[in-house]
Amino acid sequence: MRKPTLEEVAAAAGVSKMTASRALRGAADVSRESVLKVSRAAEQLGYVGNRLALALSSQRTNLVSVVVPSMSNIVFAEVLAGISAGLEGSGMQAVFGITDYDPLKEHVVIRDMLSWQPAAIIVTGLEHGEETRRLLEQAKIPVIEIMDTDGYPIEFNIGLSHGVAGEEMAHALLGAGRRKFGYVGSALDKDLRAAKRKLGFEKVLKAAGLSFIAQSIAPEFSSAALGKRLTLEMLATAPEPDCIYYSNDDMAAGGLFACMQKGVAVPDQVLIAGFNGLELTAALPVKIATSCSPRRHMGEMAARIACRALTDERATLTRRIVFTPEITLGDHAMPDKQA
Amino acid sequence: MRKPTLEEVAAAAGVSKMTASRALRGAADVSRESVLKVSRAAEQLGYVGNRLALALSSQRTNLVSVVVPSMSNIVFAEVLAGISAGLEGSGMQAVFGITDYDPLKEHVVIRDMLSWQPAAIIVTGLEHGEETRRLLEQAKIPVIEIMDTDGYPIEFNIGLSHGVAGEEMAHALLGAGRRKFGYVGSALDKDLRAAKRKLGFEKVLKAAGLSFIAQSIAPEFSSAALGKRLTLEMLATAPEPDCIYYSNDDMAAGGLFACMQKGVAVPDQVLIAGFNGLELTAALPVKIATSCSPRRHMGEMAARIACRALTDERATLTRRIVFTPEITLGDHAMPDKQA
DNA sequence: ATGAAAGCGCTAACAG
DNA sequence: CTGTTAGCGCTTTCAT
Repeated sequence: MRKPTLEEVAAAAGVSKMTASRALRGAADVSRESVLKVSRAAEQLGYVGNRLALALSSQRTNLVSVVVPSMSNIVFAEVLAGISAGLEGSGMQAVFGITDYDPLKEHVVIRDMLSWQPAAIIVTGLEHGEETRRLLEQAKIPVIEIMDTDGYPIEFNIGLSHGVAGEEMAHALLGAGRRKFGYVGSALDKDLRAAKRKLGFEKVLKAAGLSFIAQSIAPEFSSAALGKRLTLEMLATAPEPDCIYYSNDDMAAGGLFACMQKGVAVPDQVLIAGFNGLELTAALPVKIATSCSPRRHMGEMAARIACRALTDERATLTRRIVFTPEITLGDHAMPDKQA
Repeated sequence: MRKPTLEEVAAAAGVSKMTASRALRGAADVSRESVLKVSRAAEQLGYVGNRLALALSSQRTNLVSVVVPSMSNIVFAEVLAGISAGLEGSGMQAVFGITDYDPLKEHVVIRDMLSWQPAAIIVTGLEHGEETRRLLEQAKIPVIEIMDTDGYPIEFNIGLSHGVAGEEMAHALLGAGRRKFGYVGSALDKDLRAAKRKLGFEKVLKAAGLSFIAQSIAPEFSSAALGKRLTLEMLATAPEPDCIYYSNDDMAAGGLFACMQKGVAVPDQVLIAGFNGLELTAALPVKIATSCSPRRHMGEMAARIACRALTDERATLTRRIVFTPEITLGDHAMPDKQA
């Protein structure tokens, strides 16, 4: 026995397919009686509508495709949670795809997503292969690029400038009196946004006649364990920096643990700065410096734009929203008061 | 101009719809020439197949629905990453839904997922509403319940016994010489697995003639910040425990930070134990005790079972896989050597 | 190796 | 308020 179809529900209720369809969708022009008969029949048969047929027939889906580079990074999970929450109540459904930071995989994933005829698509970052970009342009649905604003968006763009984030952090740290900067990062060839932050940071250092006196960069993905390892390495070899800029908070937290273990005073001896403003940083024994990225909020906003682009005039919506990450020096603000 | 259909590609290539269909799917019985003409036409028109039509027509999808309670918890993100990886190369596509630990939402989410006619469904935990359970049973697709094995599965079940995990941890901590136990947890009404661990733990304490001498439980979801706050509260009020069992590693990490801040020696004065074996714990200044849950692996395995249940004889597959979480006392193992 | 016909389960657009 | 007629874009099945 197959799964019951609308036709079978209709038959059981003694009405036509159309009446059943209308009744189940809560259409206005259906008699109370029909609604009752139909919903009872549906209930009784355990009827679950077939969205494939619905979508094909009505030529529209409630799908919002979301493409992110990774899932093992809490940051993207939070963005997804934001999108999911932002879609709540709209009747839209998020569908997620993961690229593993691989442009080729991104192409395949986006193609696969588009084949489901989503109503809108949200992708991470502004860098896509040429063909991938064409795919998105030709899809004729709202395209929302999130997280980054340093580049040329296809249509809608919500994020922050990582170049500027790096610059501002450099300014703040210089303002806090630091001069001997180290850099600890990972997978910069894949994490383009981390690379942009580093570039912005270096730009400001250069303008101040400075540059990183030590760098430790690994090809693996970021993690507290990696940040700890690289920091231990850096601390073991002269010259010792008075401030280390990390590719993100995971790495920075590891750096903090490394310092604690080596008896290096934080922030007196070494100031530690990350990026994201992870929830974890609020709990650390020493509050490190960080720029808070509104990642959940970005997700919610992207979701909202996706919905609005389908109802309101898509052309009148703001096409670019740039967040300014708030910098906090945490406990590090105290030793050398600034401003 | 709408998006090109197979028919248009076929026309452009000068063949019939069917030949085009076969050519694009790489069927055997198509002439080299046709394949060439069709693929060129498809390329040129920017053709992207319509999976809705494909699925409706062929009566099958490549969808594997996945339902998890939360996304802001790294644990589930890792499970999803595992599922995604496990599906890689199978042609299957994961679709994620989030329940926010709400049984009503779970029902809606599962219903929505099923309406897309997935080939299989993976859900978290064994506790579902009666109607939800019926929905899953009547779906006639492989149902895989993950994370937990303490209960009655619908079909396939992959996970670990959280009750036993709690018991084992209690044994280990007793073995390490601890006697004055505190408990710090959160959202136990929602996180049923954490509640099961606590029950298991308490059972063993009771058998040893003990019980928690202090408990601090908050309704919010777990986080390092919360673990820190609750621990500070607990440390501020007598009696002081010599060991605190946390609902998970996030909370435990916060507990460690609280101790560090208060100058409480860990583990000499207070031993800290969590659950999950998060990557973070490897980097902490002091390695806390924890049970390592193979969450990514569970995801991969669930994905593999989903695939196999579609190809092999579904009835012959192992229906239950129980992982044994490995307990590590970390740096805490040293002070009182055991076994 | 290719094509024609039928139909997947549903809704849009018209009738009544 | 209800029903009928046509598809949506693809694959399946059966011819050729």
